[in-house]
Amino acid sequence: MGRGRVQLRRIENKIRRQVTFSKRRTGLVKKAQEISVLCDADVALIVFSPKGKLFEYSAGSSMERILDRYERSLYAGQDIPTPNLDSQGECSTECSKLLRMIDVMQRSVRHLKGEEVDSLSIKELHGLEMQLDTALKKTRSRKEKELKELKKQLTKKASQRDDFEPQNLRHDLATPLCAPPQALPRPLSPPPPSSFGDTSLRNGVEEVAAEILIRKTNTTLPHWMPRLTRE
Amino acid sequence: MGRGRVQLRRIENKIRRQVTFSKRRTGLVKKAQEISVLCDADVALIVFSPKGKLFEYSAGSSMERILDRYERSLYAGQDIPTPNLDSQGECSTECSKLLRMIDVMQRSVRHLKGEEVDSLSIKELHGLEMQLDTALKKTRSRKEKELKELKKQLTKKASQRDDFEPQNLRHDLATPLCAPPQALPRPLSPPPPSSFGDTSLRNGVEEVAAEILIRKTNTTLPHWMPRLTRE
DNA sequence: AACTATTTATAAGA
DNA sequence: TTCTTATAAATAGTT
Repeated sequence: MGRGRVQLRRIENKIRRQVTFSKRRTGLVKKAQEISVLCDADVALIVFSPKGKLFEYSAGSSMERILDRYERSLYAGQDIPTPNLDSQGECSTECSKLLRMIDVMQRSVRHLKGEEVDSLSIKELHGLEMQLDTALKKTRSRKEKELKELKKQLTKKASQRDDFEPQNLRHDLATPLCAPPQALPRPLSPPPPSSFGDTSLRNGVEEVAAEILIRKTNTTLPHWMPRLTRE
Repeated sequence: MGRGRVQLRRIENKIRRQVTFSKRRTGLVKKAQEISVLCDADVALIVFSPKGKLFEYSAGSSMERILDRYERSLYAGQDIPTPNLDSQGECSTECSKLLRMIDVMQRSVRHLKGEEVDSLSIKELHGLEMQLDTALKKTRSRKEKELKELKKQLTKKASQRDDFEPQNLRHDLATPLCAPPQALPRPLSPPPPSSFGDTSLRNGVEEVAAEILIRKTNTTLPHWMPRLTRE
């Protein structure tokens, strides 16, 4: 877009490079703003000039928000970058990163729990609403499925009890029911210690299932949720 | 750069918006790469589509490095608190703890997003359901409130506009909201170099106000601020 | 910083 | 999504 065809390689002439940088930086920012406005996107642009000078631009949301969201996107996924814990110098750096990561994730969790929603914009609130709605649907769907399964098992066991000895039944049934005392999702790694409740088997299938569901559930922050004290 | 003059405002047609987003995103990345190569600059570009999908691009250095550098640049001249993780033995222990914590939190986040629910027991599913339901209610409630606020502002601004000059309105409205954090300030409306009047003032009040609200950012602690645990 | 000759990006259509 | 094409927009070299 100029009088000569552009060679895609570093401009050696210092002056020309500086001028081109200035012009193109302006153009880049304009493009960023345009896509943000036209397409309703959030854009963050960070540029360091060859001399090391910082230029930043953000559109749609503040830079801070976008970077925050970016980190969340990365961390919400699967992989935790495995820190190199060998060298001591890097260790504290790694720790800082991890702390930052935890911080970001905690904010995500709080929002997903409907906490601190006051700090969210309408746009974000809408996104969160969608997210929660989806999660709720999935969870309910899964629960339904589990309940159906449970009913089936109970019916089966009940008929067995009529025909055979009831003793073993108690154990078989209790196990899946009396899941961990914790309310919320629990990291799977250590299989939850199953405690035996006093659920009576004399109850009908429906009643048992109902009791399970009705039993008081703790909806506050699970005890295993890490809390970091801050200063 | 197309068959029609571009109107710098949100494309309402969903399909067209998506197509434009895709095309312009490609263009933006190309421009970013070009300035990086031609001018030897480091560039980081983060874009969230209206649907929330993340696109990232970096040139010159890795995204991580550029963001790190960005954070350090912001801090230039100030003291960055260093984690008190001096003692060598404790450091890697500390890191391990943090890693476990992150692991746990990741599971929480996934469950709160309705993922991996198959690994949950009925009881856990129920707890999760309650949790999500609560969060959803809170979020919706908050959104309602925000929307009500928005309406109020709209009405107010509308009457103001009727009473006073529209010119001032736009300025009054625009000033507090855009103000990109630092460099590269750009007026929201495209600077009309032509001598003709700008018809973009025909934008409805709603549009303007909505933009304000969407861009409104609340100031919180910078996400990159290291937070240290204390024991 | 302004000015243009050109190249480049892209909106609309297929 | 990808291609084509008419046109708008960006910009390299110049002043």
